[in-house]
Amino acid sequence: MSLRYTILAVLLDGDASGYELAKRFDISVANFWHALPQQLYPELTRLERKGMVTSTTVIQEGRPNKRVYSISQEGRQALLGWLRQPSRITAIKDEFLVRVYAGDLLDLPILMEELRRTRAQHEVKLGAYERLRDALLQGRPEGEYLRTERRVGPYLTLQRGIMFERENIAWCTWVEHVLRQRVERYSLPSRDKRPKKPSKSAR
Amino acid sequence: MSLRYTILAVLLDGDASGYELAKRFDISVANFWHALPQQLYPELTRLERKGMVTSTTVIQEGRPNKRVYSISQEGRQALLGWLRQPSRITAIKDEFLVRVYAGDLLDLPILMEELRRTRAQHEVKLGAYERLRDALLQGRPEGEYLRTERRVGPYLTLQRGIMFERENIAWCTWVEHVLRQRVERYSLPSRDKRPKKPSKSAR
DNA sequence: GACGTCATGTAAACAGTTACATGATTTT
DNA sequence: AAAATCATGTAACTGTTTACATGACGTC
Repeated sequence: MSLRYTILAVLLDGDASGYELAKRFDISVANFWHALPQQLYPELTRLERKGMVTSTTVIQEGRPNKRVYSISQEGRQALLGWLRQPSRITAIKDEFLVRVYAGDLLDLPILMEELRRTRAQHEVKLGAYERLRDALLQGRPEGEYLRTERRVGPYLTLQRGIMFERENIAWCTWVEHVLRQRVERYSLPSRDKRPKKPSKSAR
Repeated sequence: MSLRYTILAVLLDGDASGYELAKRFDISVANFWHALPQQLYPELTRLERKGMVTSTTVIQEGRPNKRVYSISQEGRQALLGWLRQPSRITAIKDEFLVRVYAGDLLDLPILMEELRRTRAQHEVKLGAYERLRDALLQGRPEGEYLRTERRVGPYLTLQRGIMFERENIAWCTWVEHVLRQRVERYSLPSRDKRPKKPSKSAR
């Protein structure tokens, strides 16, 4: 059900066609919601049948015509009604963590390589989110932005995404470190009976 | 498809009936995977048909008999094959963030109350994970545990869950703070007529 | 000539949630 | 007496992903 209201929420930022909405999903809410274009088209049709959005066909030259949707007053009311309801708590759902959980079975080089790959992907995402944040702030300091801007929802949620990606990177780095130390133990079997200094707990 | 392999991964920790597996899901992997008992039963049947697990019926007195599953050699091989494949990157998917995104529409007291409720739920989860970590460590310092323990996957992934819950709590606290400051601005309306710097231009 | 963008969809497969169904035993 | 635990499932519904389908225009 949330897809419906996420669409309405994204339409708050301005009218859009299905195609444009799909792209806007990838910037504004990519960070905590994801939807494929194939999901959006039928959902927009349903929303229009229910009167929550209205559409007009925009005739274009040199490219296909498009159907542009606006949130209606009923749509705003429906969104508000949904906003007032309590949310169910989130949890991570992550294949990669399943792999690390059982990873002691796995050849270490493969796991290490996957850690590097995963970390690199999160670094790319972090970079994208940080550029987005800079675009929102437009050089203003955060404190001022948060005090004066009319809508702060997009910034607040973007910040959650930034935190999440930073934590992913930090965790991958930590796990790489832990595993590297464990390999050293095995590949240099003798020569280290020395009790190492407490070693940092990376947090 | 990942549910299948998550089940196999959890069976690495020891044999279990469907019912026991469901409970074990809520402690060992709750942190990055979730499944209802109704999903487990048919999946276990499928896994047995494919030879990845074997089962024996355990007759009990004073309570219903149960069907206890073990991971088979084929199951281990299948799991290993899956482990070697690259993972797709995770993303948060969170209804509550959708609500905060559009939250500028919402009555502030409702949003604030939801923030408190959400934070409290994450605090409960964090507490549970931290107790679990203590149970794994059994008083040993982390560094020692990570150097000497045979399987570290469960600890490493648990740590990711702890980080996630801490970040959720920190984020809720921050948003509460930001919003409280914004209300103060509105509820003390006069006393600031000073023309602010140019402020926002076009997006 | 190949690839990417613009634009909208349908169909099938897969995954997850909610509701229904049963029934004995144990704990509060 | 009510609620929770033990134990296993089926059925219906909802949501998500993958594959298929079309076709013009612009860029490398």
